[in-house]
Amino acid sequence: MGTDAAIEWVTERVGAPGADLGVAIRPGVGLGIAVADDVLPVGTDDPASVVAGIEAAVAPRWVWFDRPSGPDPLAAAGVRVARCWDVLTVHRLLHGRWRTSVALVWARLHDLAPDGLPTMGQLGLLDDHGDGDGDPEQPVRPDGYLRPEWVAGGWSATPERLARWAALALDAAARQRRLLGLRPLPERAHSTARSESAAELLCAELEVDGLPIDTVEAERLITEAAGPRPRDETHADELRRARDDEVLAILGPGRAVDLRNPADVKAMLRTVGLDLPDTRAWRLERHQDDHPLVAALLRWRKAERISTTYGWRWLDEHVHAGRLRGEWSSCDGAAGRMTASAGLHNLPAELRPAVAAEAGHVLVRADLGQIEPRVLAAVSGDAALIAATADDDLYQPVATRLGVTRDVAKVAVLGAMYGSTTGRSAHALRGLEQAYPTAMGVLEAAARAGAAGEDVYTIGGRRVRMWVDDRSEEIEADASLDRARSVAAARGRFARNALIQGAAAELFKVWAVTVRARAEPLGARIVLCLHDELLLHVPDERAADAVTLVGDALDEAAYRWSPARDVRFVAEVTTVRRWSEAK
DNA sequence: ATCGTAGGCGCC
DNA sequence: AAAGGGCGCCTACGAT
Repeated sequence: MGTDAAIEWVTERVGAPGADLGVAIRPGVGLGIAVADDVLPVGTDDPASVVAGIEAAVAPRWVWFDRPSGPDPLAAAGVRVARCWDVLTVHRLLHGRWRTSVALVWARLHDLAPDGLPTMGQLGLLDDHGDGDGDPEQPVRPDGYLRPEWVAGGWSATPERLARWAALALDAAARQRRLLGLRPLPERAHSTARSESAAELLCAELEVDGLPIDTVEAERLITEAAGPRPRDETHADELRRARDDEVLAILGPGRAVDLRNPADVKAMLRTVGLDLPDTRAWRLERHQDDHPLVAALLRWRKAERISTTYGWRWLDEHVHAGRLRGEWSSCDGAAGRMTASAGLHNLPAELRPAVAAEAGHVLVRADLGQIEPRVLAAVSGDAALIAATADDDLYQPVATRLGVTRDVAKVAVLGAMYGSTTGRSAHALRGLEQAYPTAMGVLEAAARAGAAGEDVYTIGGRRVRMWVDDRSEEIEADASLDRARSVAAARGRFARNALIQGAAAELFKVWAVTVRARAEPLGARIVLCLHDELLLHVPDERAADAVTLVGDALDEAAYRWSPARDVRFVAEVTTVRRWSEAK
């Protein structure tokens, strides 16, 4: 079966763009395609080109179980499909938590007990071979579970298996659609499933493309912060000791303190008259003037952070040919924010000048302004807070309404969303409850549910699980009422925040995937997603177009996502050569 | 030896 | 201003 024949086969069966098309891909083997009750195995060395052809012809919604680990074959081949349905991603939306598997998802969709999941057995010899298991060429066992040998990789052994696997993904997606229509999920959960799936496409591309890095500048900055590149292990030890000695010298000779051991550091601080509950930086900062040791320790920590986490090893491991690459996930296991490894989400400010556009390109940086309070206005529908979003600076009208300064208003609003209970914001919180009862009521209700151990749902329908694990049950059963209260309070804060953080993540992803789609014709690529910030790598001559596009995409995303029509979202968009130039 | 946890800190 | 929610990643340490 050649590429053209496969395209024709699909075109005959797929009518409208966006219609479901099951697919399973294995480079070197081929791909399997599934439409309703029909499957097509395609043996080919180059499955990506078949996908590209079908995409151009009918633009289906590609349905698959998950994204393979490692470089995504489509993204690596430069095939940018528009739509997909990622079964594992939708599962995470429906059930919360991150850890899952194709076998588990299948079992749950078929009402099979998760703890009855069959295992491969050692070397696959013990299980999965008896006659009771049925035909080994069929992916589903007579008892309804997926065949472990298939789950472990057998699904991609032949084009025929790929085709059967694609049919299963199609079936799983149909079952998920039914679940998405059930209470307590909102109607918009269907569209959340689609945007969250599209975010997986973006993640695959972010992994393959990487973030452009000026390696020379990166080396200069690392040298500045952590010293020269060590020649060998011995040299590295010397440099380490030299760093330590700058702090230890202040203590005087003969004092052996392990600066990497917090208990040791605590004891060291006690000898100079500082008895602190812990040695965290924000606590130490208050005592900078009490003893020169404190300032030296803080300086040491900063240098140590760069050299251990973002130093030479980090550079060698994650930056290749001018690109920083890490693994991307479209959602975490909590409220659903994107995650990234390799320092992509926590690169220290000092190193950000190294993030630079390549020759002939610029970076377009777009930052959502005050996203969380605006999202709170949207999800609660609080008319007064919605009115405040009309202002470029939302905190200003809030401050006026409460009769407090802008700073106090900001702390109070953030405190309400994070569950802060003490300090100056506590008083202003009363004012917020008076002025914005609907918004505060929504947060309060979430906190109560969370404290009681009940799951909550984001506006987009993501289930946020409250962790009621063995340990917290143990603590609750414990006689210590204080501990039980503090666990409940922590759950309350988590739920309160997850409602906002999760909703903001949903809006952000709708924005990001909209930009992804619209930016393609410009030759522009998203190279970084950072919770409320997008970084695009854009050919020089399309910079102005990209700036316009990003703003328009936010309006489009807000329209599609926002449950309240009048909430205003704003983005600051700048064109720069280096990431650090913005702001 | 290998694993999970805690303290710590980078970013949002 | 206070020290809250999330993540990844480092080290040391205690359990297995």
